[in-house]
Amino acid sequence: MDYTIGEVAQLSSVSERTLRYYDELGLVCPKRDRQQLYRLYSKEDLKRLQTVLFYRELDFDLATIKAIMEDSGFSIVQALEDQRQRLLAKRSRLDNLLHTLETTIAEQRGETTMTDKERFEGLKKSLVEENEKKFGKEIRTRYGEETVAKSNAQMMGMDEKTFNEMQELSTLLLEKLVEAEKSGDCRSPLARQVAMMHKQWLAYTWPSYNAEAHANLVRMYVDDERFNAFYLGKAAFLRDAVLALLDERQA
Amino acid sequence: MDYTIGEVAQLSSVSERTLRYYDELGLVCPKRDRQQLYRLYSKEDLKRLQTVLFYRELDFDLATIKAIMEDSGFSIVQALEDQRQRLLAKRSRLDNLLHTLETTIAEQRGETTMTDKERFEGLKKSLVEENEKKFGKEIRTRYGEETVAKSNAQMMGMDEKTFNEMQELSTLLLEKLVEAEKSGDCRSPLARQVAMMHKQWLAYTWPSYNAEAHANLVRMYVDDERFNAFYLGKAAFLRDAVLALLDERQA
DNA sequence: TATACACCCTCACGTTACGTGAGGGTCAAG
DNA sequence: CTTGACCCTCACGTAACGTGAGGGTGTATA
Repeated sequence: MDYTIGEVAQLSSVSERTLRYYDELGLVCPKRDRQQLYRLYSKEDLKRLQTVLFYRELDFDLATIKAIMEDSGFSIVQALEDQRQRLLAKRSRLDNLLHTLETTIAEQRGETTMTDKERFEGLKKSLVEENEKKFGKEIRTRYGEETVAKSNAQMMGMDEKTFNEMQELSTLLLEKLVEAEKSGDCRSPLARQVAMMHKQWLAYTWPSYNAEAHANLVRMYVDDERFNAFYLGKAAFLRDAVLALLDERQA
Repeated sequence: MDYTIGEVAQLSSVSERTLRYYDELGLVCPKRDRQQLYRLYSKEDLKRLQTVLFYRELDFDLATIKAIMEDSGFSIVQALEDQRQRLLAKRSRLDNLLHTLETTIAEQRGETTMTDKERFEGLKKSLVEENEKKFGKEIRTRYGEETVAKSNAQMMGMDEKTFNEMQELSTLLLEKLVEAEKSGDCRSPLARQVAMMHKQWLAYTWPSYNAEAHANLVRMYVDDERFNAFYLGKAAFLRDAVLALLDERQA
């Protein structure tokens, strides 16, 4: 039993305009009535729409949602589990935000004080959310959803201390990269150190290390201007340093 | 001790572009360094920014946030309490959404079944959110934040049964309105019935009834095309019917 | 003194995800 | 036949920024 677009809009509270837009984007594509060209949505279309809406609720952009759902390894069950973890994380963040708000109320009553930093606790996006926003779609097309989901799950479980360590390592890595690149020698001891630091950095988010994935990753950095920018325009040098390290490991 | 825009951006994780945009909009307006024209944010500016960010987190559009904070009755304490209620409601909705998602996972495992309607439970915006999105700014400029906040609090606490009754009354009211307007007599028994139904409808969301507010409300409907559209282009008739009822009450 | 760097300024084009008509077609009921 | 319900495509507009382009001030260093 199929539904017309108006019926689906009513059922789901998604506007007709939005449903047409999702059709146009290839997100949820109903078949068409032969005569009038009306869109006719099946049960499967409704399930697919639900998945889209869950991802939308989690602030994924539509291009990324599309990439996820087109991944060769995509399965509804896995998506649902992924979404569940994210919703739990979102709930956690909301609790944190409530805490900040309640502290602010107490501050107004003169019952406590807040630092300027504490004032914005919970109002920031998490690292995972920032990454998804910047790089989500491209990473998925290269590595597939399964790897990304596992990586994100690991990051979501990260405590503040580990997170800070990771940030510090990242900062130091960038400093060393700039320094090592000056020599132009991707096999120098400093360059080697940079490559090893990069590997260590990956350990924070990868479930397990894989040399081939590492090599592919640094190659991707060179191809994508945003990653190159993150590595201060020195993605090519980082690639060479990492590849040199990996060659050495295999020799 | 003042902060530069870069420092605030770092502290709050709000981009410099966003901070400049909020200055331009009149949301958070720092003083300027006399020489360089740098923006200098005070402690009070930070508090104000926090309030903006809480409202943003609650999906308020910036124009509405501005209207709220410019209201003559605005106070930070009240805003924080309002925001707290909303965050709790948002958390509730998130729980509801989690439940839907977990039911969907169980469905996938063949452990349960879902209706097409249930599939979208928790993914819809609440009545309050819809109202804020459509009418929030204008209502505030007319009635002040206090009245609106109380009305919204009442709606947020409304259970599904009451909500459905309210919807049914609304539907019936519109039908009767169309019918009564055909006679052109705003003092007919049917017109009177419509006016009383409208009053009853208001009782669902108003903490207490006030004839003057009712009169002002129906006058506003005529002035604002969106409300007029909601009342099927018959806002003027509704106004006259309500004013007739209120005259009769005072006679 | 000149240069480089850090940080800030304004201006303006572009993006995403729709909202809102304009103009038009099909089908069923009166 | 007319009207109303529902759907179609097309296209302009909106909100909230993101992303440079182009430029100025102050400080540290060679």
